[in-house]
Amino acid sequence: MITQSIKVACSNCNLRELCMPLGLNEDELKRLDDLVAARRKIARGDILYRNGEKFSALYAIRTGFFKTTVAAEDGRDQVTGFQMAGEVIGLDGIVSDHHTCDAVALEDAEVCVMNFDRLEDLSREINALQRHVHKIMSREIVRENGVMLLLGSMRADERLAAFLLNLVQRLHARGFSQSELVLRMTREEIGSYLGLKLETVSRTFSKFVEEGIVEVKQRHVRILNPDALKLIVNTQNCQPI
Amino acid sequence: MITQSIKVACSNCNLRELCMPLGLNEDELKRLDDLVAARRKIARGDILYRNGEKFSALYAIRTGFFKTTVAAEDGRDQVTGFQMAGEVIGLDGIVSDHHTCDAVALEDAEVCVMNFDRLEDLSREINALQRHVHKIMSREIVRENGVMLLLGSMRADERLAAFLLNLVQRLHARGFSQSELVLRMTREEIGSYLGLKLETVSRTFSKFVEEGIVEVKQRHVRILNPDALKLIVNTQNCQPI
DNA sequence: AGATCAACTTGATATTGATCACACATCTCT
DNA sequence: AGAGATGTGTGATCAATATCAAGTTGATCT
Repeated sequence: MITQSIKVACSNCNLRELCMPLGLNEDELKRLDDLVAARRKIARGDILYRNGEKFSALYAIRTGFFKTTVAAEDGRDQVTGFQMAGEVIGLDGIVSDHHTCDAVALEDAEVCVMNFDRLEDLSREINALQRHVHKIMSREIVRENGVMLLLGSMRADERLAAFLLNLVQRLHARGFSQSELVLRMTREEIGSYLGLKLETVSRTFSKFVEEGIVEVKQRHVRILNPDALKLIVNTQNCQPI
Repeated sequence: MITQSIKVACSNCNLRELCMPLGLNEDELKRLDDLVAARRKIARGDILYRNGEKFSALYAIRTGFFKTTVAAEDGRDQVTGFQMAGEVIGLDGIVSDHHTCDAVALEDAEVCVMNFDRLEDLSREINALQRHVHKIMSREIVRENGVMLLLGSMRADERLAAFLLNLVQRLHARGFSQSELVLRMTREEIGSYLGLKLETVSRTFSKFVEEGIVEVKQRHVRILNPDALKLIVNTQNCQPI
């Protein structure tokens, strides 16, 4: 485990508004800085934490891109999410004191390690932080509800359209283009997340290309017609009355 | 909204160990009693809270059985969970101050209304309560991870087997039989939860009956061979080496 | 008891996405 | 630059589940 002792403060981090509450005063910000005891670099392909490992901290992603996966007893696994800068991972470990999924870096990454005991201490003292922790967890619950809707009732093209829109929306919130993106994951990983096989993902991309909705060059995707994607997500199963 | 002002205390509730932390002292227990300001009865088919509604409280189920559903913009909806006595619902509302799913009583129910602001206040003072709230939310995240695995990579019979095992395990933890259960939901609701059509659920039940794994009389299910169900969940896709 | 309605079961057929197979592209390493 | 590994695209076929369509059971009401 490589940890950096060079302390970089939340108080002057440009991602603060993504992973930390707004409206803290001087004093509170200073105490927040102490929370992030260390940074940790994770090389592409390496694992930040894995299923069964003791839980001790949440991780705020500073740079890079992760996937989380859960495994069935028989070895199958399922991607449960893709996480990018400003997002907090590790929440699965709280309930049983052990992680229940793997977090794998899909590109070289750096995370802020937030010791959870200290986070609990601090959030008893800073109301905004307490509320923030609750919101982060609730947000994850709501996100997963959305994925359940996707997996339970959408067809392949709807799933992929929803996936692309979600990715590009999150990237845009971080200052990237709303029409261009570079996928950090393979077709197989996309498929796992969406409950599809990689061939189906590939075919669906090709279909979108044929229809002029997107341009795809390997992992580079340009969205030409976002409205078409939205239409695919929202109107697939609507019966004419 | 029917609320009962007859105060019934957590301190002598037989479900306390399910929805509240253990090991509280006398004083803490007394303060907990104040948290549950009211009980509320919900008749079968009625809605406890609905998508878009202002969030103000979490609900601990005292009696009865609920489903939660999320809706897509085009009207499709998806059951995201079935909840029973001792479980806490409403967590989805925290992030945006508004609920993002509907909670519907599948049988006459009674819930304890826990004002969330007061819960936050109290959990700043009682460490065990704070930890407990975190665990409840984390548990929900982990549960949803499991459902994602189910929806994304299991086949119809595996899904139904996993569903039955999960239900009966939770019922058993509440003192009910580990082999017999009464389903509170329709085949359609089961199907929605499992990402299947009601006909597929029905056929899969029939298949289990033929194989002697369960007995089914409408909503009454008796599990004759739980190991067979476990085997179905765990070994379906194992390739012979 | 009969009528009515909702939920359930089952059969026949259609469709979607999985599987299998293989060619091709890209990346990585030396 | 070349070789191997990894990832991607696409065709042919298959299997699982959806869809459509009755018929059946059970609950509720009068």
